[in-house]
Amino acid sequence: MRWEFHNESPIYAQVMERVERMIVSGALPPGERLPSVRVFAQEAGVNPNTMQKALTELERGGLIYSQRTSGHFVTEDQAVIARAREALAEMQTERFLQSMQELGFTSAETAELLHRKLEHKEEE
Amino acid sequence: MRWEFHNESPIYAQVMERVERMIVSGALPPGERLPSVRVFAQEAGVNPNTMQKALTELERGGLIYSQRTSGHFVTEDQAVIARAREALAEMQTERFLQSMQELGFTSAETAELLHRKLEHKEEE
Amino acid sequence: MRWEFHNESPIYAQVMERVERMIVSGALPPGERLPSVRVFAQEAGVNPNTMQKALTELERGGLIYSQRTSGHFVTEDQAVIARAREALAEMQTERFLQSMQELGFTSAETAELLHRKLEHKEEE
Amino acid sequence: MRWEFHNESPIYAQVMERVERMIVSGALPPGERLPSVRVFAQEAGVNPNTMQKALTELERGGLIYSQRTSGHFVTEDQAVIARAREALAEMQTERFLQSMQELGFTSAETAELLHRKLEHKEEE
DNA sequence: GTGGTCTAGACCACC
DNA sequence: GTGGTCTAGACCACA
Repeated sequence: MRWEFHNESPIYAQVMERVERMIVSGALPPGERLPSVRVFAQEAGVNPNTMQKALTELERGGLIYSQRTSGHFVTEDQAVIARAREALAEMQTERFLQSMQELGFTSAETAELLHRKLEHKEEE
Repeated sequence: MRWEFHNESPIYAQVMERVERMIVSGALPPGERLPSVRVFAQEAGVNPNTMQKALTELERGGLIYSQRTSGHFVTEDQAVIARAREALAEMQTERFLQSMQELGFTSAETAELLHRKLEHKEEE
Repeated sequence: MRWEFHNESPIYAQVMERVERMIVSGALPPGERLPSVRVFAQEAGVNPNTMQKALTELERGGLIYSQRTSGHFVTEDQAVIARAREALAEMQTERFLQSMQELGFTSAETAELLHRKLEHKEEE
Repeated sequence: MRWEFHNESPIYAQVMERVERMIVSGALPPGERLPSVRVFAQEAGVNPNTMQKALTELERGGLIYSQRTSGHFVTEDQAVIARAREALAEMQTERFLQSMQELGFTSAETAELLHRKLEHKEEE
């Protein structure tokens, strides 16, 4: 299953975000070994260089670490993961607010709609 | 400028949503004439039949109307447009809540984060 | 404009009915000269022999008469035309009852629906 | 057995009406599985896409429903079928009145002729 | 096998 | 030119 990409940001950044989500959501648990760059790249349908760049960037952020001979691993530092989770949450919240603004919704209207949805969910 | 499509829903449905957004956001104002099916299809990078299907569906929903020899036009009925705007807003709110849930955020946490963002925005 | 035919009855009979309707409805007034067989056949998109047979049959019924050298003419006998009109009316009434019966409507239901329609029309 | 079509309305609409009649008349009973799109199209002598469009439209009207992998089925909702039956009956009643009007029959004359036919039928 | 979607290419009526 | 319809042929997911 090749991954899907859009043209608005570089593919390596999209790969980064996707791997980050896998880690943050627990699909890739702390300490887990990632597939080799070559294999991972093929799964994603990207060039190995692209995957390499994405992983290097993630390593710089501390979410993963690499061991020269045995591959890349998810960090065991829960605080780092938690921080990434917060960052992702903030990002998609901003995207959401942005998209609501494009529909002409003010902040107040957006908040009001969200609360209505939440109440509705509680009823279920 | 070919449009971007993903594989999760049929292209004609994505075209519909995109045109709907253009109308709801005011990029295509009420009464405005759309590009001809053939031209519009080429802009979007889809087959004219696919564009035709999308426009026919939008027409059924009342958001646009067609005149045999002169083209497709955005409805002048503001109420219809307002209803579409609400529907889109609800949809993306649900998507947002869904994506937050995938990060492990509860409804309360999501609401709290959103309010923090909104306050932050007011300060700007 | 070639005429349309179905396969349930011979084409000459369908041509007959069509010409009969033109006469009865006044599109071809009493005494009017019909187009020549050749021309009429071409208009209808049928073989001249077929048109010839249709006209011969109509002549037998008295609706038209032929003059050796100058062609076919609509009868001037209003009584004959009136009789043809009655016959056509009976035929299509029977067809109508038949089609209602195929939908499972009894005679009473059909009559009731027809009256409702007629009242509805008077209101207009 | 290819079906017959005229040029006054799109083929898909004529296919729709024909299938509707089969359902309403009971030739296709509630819950019955229709032939597959491809087979049905071949029976009717139309392109599979045309048949697909006709069935999609009928589905929208609720007269049939489709199951992705197993085919199209007549609805089990008798009320929907009854409503379609009424609509068809009204349509052909209007056609009948129209055709009588073209022969110069007034509403009263039409009603009178119909009653004569009905009485005649009862005698049989 | 099933429905559904997509593309390509053609034709039509209307103005 | 416009929308609309039709055909032919292909591909996909699903079970």
